[in-house]
Amino acid sequence: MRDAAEEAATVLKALSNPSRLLILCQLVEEERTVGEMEKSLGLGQAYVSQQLARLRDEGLVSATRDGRLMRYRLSDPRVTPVIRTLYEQFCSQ
Amino acid sequence: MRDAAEEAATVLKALSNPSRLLILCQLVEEERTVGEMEKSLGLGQAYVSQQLARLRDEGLVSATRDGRLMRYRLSDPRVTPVIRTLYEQFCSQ
DNA sequence: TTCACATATTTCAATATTTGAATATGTCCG
DNA sequence: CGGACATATTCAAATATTGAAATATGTGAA
Repeated sequence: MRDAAEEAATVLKALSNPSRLLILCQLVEEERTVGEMEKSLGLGQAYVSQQLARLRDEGLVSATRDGRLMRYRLSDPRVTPVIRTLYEQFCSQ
Repeated sequence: MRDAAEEAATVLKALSNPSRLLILCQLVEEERTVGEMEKSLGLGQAYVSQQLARLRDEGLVSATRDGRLMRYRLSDPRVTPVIRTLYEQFCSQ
């Protein structure tokens, strides 16, 4: 229980930043390119890439190269339900 | 969407600490006294009280005095589903 | 090879968080 | 009132996070 709390807290910390949260929300829908996320979020390239690096380190997303693009997707099945619940509670008016 | 993300991220930050998360997990079940939480979590009095103060500031819990005891409960209906989802994902082996 | 595009990494100052220790406040009882 | 119990607040040092700026790396096309 204590260990589960440690692990959940680590994941929550990764989610507890507005930009990272929006990135993850997008990825719940489907794979995305770094450039797509930059544009839809209106954030700078370096910053988005930096946040993605952090999410990668935490094991929450993974990426594959596709030509000069990098396609990101969620890689921890535990976070999808969490994001969905957050969406229901904070985004449906 | 941006505002919702800001708000959700603020709540997630409050949840992203193992002690606070365990406190909130307990409160999903039922009201609890500071002393009860101290004992069941094995944490010091000052520390528990400090984390509760933070959760109060964020509006996630509220308390009422009952003699010399303080009874805490969840006060933001949005967090209960989030905690339940976390429990399903991180605590059911 | 060279250029332009797409993405990644490093670095840094400002700011926030974490936790323990000491101390304060509020309440009941005799 | 005075003491014991329950809880709260304050303080501070160590550590972590934030977000911007500069720079580096990988890839395809000419």
